Amino acid sequence: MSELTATEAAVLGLLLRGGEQSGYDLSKNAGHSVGYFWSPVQSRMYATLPRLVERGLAVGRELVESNRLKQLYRITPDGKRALRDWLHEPPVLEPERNTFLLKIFLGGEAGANDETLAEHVRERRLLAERLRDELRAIDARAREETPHAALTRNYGLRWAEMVIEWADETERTLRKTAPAAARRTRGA
Amino acid sequence: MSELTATEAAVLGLLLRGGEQSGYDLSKNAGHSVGYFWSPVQSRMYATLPRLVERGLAVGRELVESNRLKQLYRITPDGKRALRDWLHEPPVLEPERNTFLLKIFLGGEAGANDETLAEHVRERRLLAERLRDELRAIDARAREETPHAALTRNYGLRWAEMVIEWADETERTLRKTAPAAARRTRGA
DNA sequence: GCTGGCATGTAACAAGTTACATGATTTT
DNA sequence: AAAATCATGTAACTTGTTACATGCCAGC
Repeated sequence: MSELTATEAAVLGLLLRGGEQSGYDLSKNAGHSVGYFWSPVQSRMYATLPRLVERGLAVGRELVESNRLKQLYRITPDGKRALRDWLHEPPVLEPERNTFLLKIFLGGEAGANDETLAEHVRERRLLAERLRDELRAIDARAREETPHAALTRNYGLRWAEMVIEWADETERTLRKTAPAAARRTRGA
Repeated sequence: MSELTATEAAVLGLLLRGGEQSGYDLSKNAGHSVGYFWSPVQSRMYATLPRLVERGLAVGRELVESNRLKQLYRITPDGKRALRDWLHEPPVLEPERNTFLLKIFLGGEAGANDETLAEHVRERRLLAERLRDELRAIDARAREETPHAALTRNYGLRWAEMVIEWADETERTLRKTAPAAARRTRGA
């Protein structure tokens, strides 16, 4: 009956993990868990929570904390059921959407500067490295909740490693064709 | 001045490659090139093309072909310039968005059936295999336009391979914890 | 006294999705 | 004769993004 959108599922998932939380908390903490796969922006969060309450998937309660009004939300049994049902439905295939690769792909025919594209690749490599290190650090702490978090973390690690390798190869290829002068930008 | 959205860039990229084309053609052919990274749905295509014309990035012309009115579009020098400029800007980091991984991640705490999750993983493995084979086939034909297409294809290949490996490991882990009975569903 | 963080939202807009409307032509 | 494909769009709706408005409190 009550089909969830991915955003709603992500919010329910956050509620499931953290217990009673405010929209502000949820937005702030999303990054460390569900946020690796789906993080609604703050305004969407505030729009989603009351709708979950309307449908009985969450309950809210007001709290006055140091003279500030706070709305705290908690998932209901119905919410848990709806989330579980959603998990069991086969995931819909999202259309590919990757502006970064689009830029590389079109670079040749559009006559882009390969040196600039190589810089883009380098930037992405950096991001992948950062993610890899972050995930490794979490792995090291390793107080495991459920095996599932480790499974997706493993996905992230493999992804990061593959991006790094690809980036190295790609950067080399792009710089080979680009004029040598620009190489100095990279500086030692 | 005329900043492009990723959708506009994708459409311009398609025009760049195929020469003069109709909205219908563009939608249909997107899959084989730019579509790996960005494919606007048909309705968006029809909305985007006139706007590109308004801004002088493309020109349209009417053609009557077998009693049917057809709008043909072509990229202009301004369009090429705008696209090239867009390629040179550092790509914006898209927020992660992966419902599939979200489902696996939440599976543990939401009390999902691991056997069902394993099926999801299996499905994704299949998709990755299909992509891998498709890209390998293109590689084999290998009448290379620019090196750039090969670079992004290489990304796709590495990605597919990593997903396959991850899926194998993940499926095994999930089935290990799941009750043996369900294994029969996979049936030989 | 000012900055930054806490806290909740609204408004305006851009982008994407799905379904529908329309009608011709080509293929089976 | 029916089904598929060509061809162009509109309408309604959902998401997501960015910017803004408001005001309190804690620490420097």
